[in-house]
Amino acid sequence: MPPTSETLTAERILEATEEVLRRHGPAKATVVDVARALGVSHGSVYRHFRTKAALREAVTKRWLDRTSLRLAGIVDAEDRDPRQRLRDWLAALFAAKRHKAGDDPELFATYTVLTDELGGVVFEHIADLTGQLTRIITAGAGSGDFSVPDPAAAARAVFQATGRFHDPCYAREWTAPGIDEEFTAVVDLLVRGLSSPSR
Amino acid sequence: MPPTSETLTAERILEATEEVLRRHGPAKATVVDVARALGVSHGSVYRHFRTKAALREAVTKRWLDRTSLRLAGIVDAEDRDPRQRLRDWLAALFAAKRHKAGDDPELFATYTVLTDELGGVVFEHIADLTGQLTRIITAGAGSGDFSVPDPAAAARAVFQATGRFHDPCYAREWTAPGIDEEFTAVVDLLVRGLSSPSR
DNA sequence: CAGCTGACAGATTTCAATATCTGTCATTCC
DNA sequence: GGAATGACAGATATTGAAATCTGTCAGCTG
Repeated sequence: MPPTSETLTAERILEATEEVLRRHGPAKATVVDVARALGVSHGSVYRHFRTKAALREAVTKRWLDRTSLRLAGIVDAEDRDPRQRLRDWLAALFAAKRHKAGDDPELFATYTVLTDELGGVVFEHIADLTGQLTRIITAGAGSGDFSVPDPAAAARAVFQATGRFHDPCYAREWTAPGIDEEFTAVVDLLVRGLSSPSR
Repeated sequence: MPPTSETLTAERILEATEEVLRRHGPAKATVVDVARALGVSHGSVYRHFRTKAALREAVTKRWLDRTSLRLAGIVDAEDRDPRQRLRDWLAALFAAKRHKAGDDPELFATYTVLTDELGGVVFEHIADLTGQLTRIITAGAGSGDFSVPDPAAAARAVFQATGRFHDPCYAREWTAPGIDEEFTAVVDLLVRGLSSPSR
């Protein structure tokens, strides 16, 4: 909180921004506040981020990327069979989102507001995640575990069909009793669909 | 719009309420406005609906029930095979929601606001719809088209997995290009999952 | 001279005064 | 006497004046 007299970097600004967001919510996350938290004038922040929107975008991207990175590990665990890898990946996605929503609901709500201001960043994040899914499904198609003509299309379908377990608009239902059974039921159905041998 | 001097009934109040909502949106839908539209004093409205919330609830229920009713026809079309009936039903649900959202976006937005104020009414509506789905899936299980141990659980899974195509929180994506292909991909996957013979 | 500052114009947000609404009920009307 | 009214108290929403914020830039500072 004291104006650490290191040089002002984009990274330090992003850290301060996240801290301000955590404390005050999305409405109060003004550029002036961020500058105040860093002990600099707001003009300096504009040297690193052209607009307030760019700053919000960068901090949101950082937040989303942390999730992508966690999941990337599962994609490459090539010792497990693709069916199990798919289940693991989806379960990890659900767990990650649920944690973010549960541990710091304020910050999660904040980012939920930010994400639906910022179409582009979210679009890329989803493309990233469905890309990971595509790799798992392609592996399964190669090994004969899955029978799908178009792994990328299948990946999008799986991602969309599990939206209830990762889309922020359902966050308030993630603590409902029975949600884990619902998750398992949906995933089972999808895995069976992907595995089904007949065309 | 003149104060039709018929007696004041709950039904007439609901009609007027929907009209006011359509014209002014959810914020401006005051009891006073509804009364004004009917040419009566607002005290009279309170004779039929104990609170403003009860009025909003009743008008919302009416709106949701119109959708349920349309779909009920498909459930009982027992001449078609269950797989096709399931596809038809899901397509009809998507079409119905998409129409409501597209034809009168104002009114749809209004009801979207109302529905997430009113948990209970929506819960019942969803129970009604998954009930219809359960009947189709049960029929399919009986005929051997579907292999599911618990049709009701499968119905909930199918309903949740298709949320992207009926949940209002996705309404803005219903006009995106490629949405029909996405719908077909998800439904195909689910139908294959339900049909899969292995355990 | 590269990085920072702070004053500024125009846009946005806050806040308190004002107006409107909700829900009740004693009274009026047919 | 059953249905409707309209005045009322407390809660909620609207409004516009004042405060704050965004984004720029000429000038300071090291």
